[in-house]
Amino acid sequence: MSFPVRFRKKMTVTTRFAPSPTGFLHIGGARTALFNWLFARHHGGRFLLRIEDTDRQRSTPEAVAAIFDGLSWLGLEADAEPVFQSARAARHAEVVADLLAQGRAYRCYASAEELAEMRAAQRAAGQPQRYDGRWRDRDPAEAPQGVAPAIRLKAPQEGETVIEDAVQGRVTVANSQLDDMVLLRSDGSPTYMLSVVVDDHDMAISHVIRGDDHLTNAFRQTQLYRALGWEPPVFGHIPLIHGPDGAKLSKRHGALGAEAYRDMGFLPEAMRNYLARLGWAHGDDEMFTTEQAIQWFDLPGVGRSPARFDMAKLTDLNAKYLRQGDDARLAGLVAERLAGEGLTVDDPGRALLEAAMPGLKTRARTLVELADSARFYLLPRPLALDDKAARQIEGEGRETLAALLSRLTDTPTWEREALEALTRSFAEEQGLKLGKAAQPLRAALSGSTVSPPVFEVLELLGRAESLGRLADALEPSA
RNA sequence: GACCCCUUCGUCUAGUGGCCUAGGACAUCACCCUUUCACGGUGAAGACACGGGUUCGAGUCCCGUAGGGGUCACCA
Repeated sequence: MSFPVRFRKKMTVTTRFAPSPTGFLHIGGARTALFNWLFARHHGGRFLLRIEDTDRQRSTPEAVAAIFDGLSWLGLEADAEPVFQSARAARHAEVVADLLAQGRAYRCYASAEELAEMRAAQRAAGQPQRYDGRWRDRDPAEAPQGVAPAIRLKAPQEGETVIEDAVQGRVTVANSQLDDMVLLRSDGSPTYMLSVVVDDHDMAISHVIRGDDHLTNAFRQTQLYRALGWEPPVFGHIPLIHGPDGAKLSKRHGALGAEAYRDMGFLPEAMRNYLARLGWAHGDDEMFTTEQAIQWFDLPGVGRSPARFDMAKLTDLNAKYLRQGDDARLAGLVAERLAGEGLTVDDPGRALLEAAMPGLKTRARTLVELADSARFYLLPRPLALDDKAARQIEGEGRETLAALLSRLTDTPTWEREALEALTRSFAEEQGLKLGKAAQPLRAALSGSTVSPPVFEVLELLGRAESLGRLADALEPSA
């Protein structure tokens, strides 16, 4: 399972995304996955997935499913079946047995209470809290009876550990700052520190790109790699994403699952573009295709400072993607949403949506807004008018509308330019500004004072439906 | 507290010693376009955290200060 260093170095770039399935795929994780995916694609390498489910208590199948869903929505497919870390416990233990045999690890019989006392004493003395190595050189013969030991790494105590981080640069820490970490718990289960190292090695991961909350872990992991005689991967610790207030992302602002963004009406390509620009830049380019991102993405372009998640910018980007989106696809997505709220869209309805899309998509920033603004096209008569719209059809507006209705009824051509010309000349002879005629029309047709251009609406709705809606609006009871 | 990292407009960022009287994007404001709302167009306001160095010259290099973040488990 392990490869000699000289061979591994020649192997292609391999990255991985390794979430622990304790919740949804949050936005920070999504960006980490994106960066790993882009990096692998850029270098013609492989992108793998590993589920770190060694915490049996907190890991759930639902979370695993949510993570897979989120990744596939974002289009970040892995190049191989995901690895489940929990299935590899035997291999992890085997590695530790070797370490033990070589004297690079040792058994520690200290109890949890004992360690807690030790830390309390250190804290009281104002000393840094770390394992004091009490079993490091102790004679195993002194081991207490009937106590299962944890296995700790015999880490170097002098010198320093250096990481040449592809994002952070060279980072150095004195070995005296690090203690002897636990590799195997007293129940024989592997710790995270051990598992990542063994799995990354066995999966031939060449580049570990992850949040910089793991930077300090990288020192310990490097020590483990050395003890094992393995070459560490290249690390790239990317800065975390913060909420709008500069604090760690919390549930209140951005730490929602990918599916929450989907529900809010964001397009996956907009999400990908936005996430890519968070902490990474290619000059002044703001909007780019995934192909361009793959071509341009590399670690030197990643910044070192944390970025804040900005809904407004995401929303704006999404609006731009909506505007250039394919009409048939958008019509489909809108139909899906409308169906979700009980408004079934038949084939003619779908065609109407698609035809109306150019006029609708420029007025929406999310699919939610798009669906909201499209709904009136499909609603059955009589339409309910909102308050502002109803006011357009009172008094003067009502008279104007009635007069206009008879003109419309008589017109031979039902086509937007002709309808506009008709309405313009009508307004002119009545001595009205065009808006005075257009607004009541819009209100009756759409039930609102805001809509795509009225003459476009008139044309798309068709003669019968339009005339019907106008008549409905003039009903005294309405 | 210890260790590590970070610091350019409100936000995301460009910037790798002279091209910077610091550029773009989002947000904000104004105007134009206009049948509503948008789109679009034009313009405005808005930043190199602070203090010392190094250098002919510093946003760019070094040191310090301040602020922010991360990590300090037999969690991952």
